[in-house]
Amino acid sequence: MISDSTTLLSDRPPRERILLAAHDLFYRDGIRATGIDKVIAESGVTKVTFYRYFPSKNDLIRAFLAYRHEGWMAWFSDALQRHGGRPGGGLIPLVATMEEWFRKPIYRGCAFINTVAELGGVLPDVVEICHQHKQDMVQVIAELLPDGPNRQQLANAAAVAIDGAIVKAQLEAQEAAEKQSLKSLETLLKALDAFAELTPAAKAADY
Amino acid sequence: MISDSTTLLSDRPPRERILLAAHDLFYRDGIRATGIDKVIAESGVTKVTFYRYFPSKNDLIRAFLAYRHEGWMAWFSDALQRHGGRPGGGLIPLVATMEEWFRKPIYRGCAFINTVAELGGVLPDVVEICHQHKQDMVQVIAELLPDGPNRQQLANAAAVAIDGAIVKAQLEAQEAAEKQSLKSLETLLKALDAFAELTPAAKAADY
DNA sequence: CTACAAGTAGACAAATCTGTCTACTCAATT
DNA sequence: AATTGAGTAGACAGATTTGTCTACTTGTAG
Repeated sequence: MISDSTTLLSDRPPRERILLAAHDLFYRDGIRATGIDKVIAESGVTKVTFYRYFPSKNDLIRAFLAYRHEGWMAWFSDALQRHGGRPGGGLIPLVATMEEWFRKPIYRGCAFINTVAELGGVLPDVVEICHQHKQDMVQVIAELLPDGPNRQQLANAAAVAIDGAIVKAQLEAQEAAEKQSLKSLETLLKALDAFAELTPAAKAADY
Repeated sequence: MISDSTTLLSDRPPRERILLAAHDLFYRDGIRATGIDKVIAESGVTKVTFYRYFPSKNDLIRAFLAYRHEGWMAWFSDALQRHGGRPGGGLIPLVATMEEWFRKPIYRGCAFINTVAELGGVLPDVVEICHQHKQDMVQVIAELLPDGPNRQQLANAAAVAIDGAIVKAQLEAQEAAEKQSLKSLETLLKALDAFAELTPAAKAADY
């Protein structure tokens, strides 16, 4: 989902090594909990090199979010297809897609939600970046739904259900094989799919 | 929702003043972004007094979460009733309840979700505290639903929808009068209510 | 009146964090 | 062969953070 491991980490260009290290540390421990020095040590570059590419920590944070966005969206589209998602085919493949994510050993929720939670009150532009990320996610979801006047609205609702499930999965014990979050997500998406199958015109009046 | 303003802030016992100040700062700016010194300055006590009540910042964090839990749950139950929530009466009053919250000028999402996002990777016990908070929320929601074998499951799903809406509202521009998050939440809850009205036995088999 | 518990005011220590600076190495290009 | 750009290694500055310590004041209970 993030790194393609065709080359050794140590052979890669410094900027990428820094970004890789920052990604892992920021995602796992949080951004403020991660000092620049730790990123530098982990990526195996020196301070001069680091500050050549990222003049300040805030620059690194923004680059981290862009990097994560690209990687996650690519994984999301791919996983959705692998789990049977196709245009107009309904929302249910989202459940298996999320399950694949939630079960990763390093899962700790959505990096964007986490970043807004951590820095949104103090670094307001991350809120807009995160909002953009979520809107891109909604567009991918919308393609699963049949065309019609309430497609965007249903895609938005599905995205809300997914964000709720992401957060719930973050709270459930790592070991819990039976993730309640997935059951809840399935319930919500089935209910939405049932709505979408009604004649679009009839539903559009209400929602 | 949090403070009953019968007495002046400056007259209140030190522990409460500290907790009040910590709450406002932690919620608005984040926990790691808020230094102990700022809490001390804002609450108008001294370091000795502060450390008498809270031997470490982590103790303050835990106390903050307990304080927030109590205050928020009381507000939630009350607001739900004021907006027409009653036992078995359905989930729709949750929309107006959330709207009341989302429109508060100081709204910055759920303090528990935010805290887990910020500290969950480094202070694991906050994850359990947050999980407990959400389970208490689910119990309040469950009372809105008709009794039946799938009541807990539907209440869980409704809670997931709410958490998703909480996060989405956090990303939407403060000024946006038309909160998309509320429309999405309404769509999801109406779909769930439609499910709940079917004979419980018939639905229980599937979910 | 006195003893004590709890508060004020603020200096201080130790660690940590971001960011800068110097001095050196190495490889590629001209 | 000389120059230059990018990297290494690591000291250092300045701010900030958590937490401790000393010295003084005040209200209350015995």
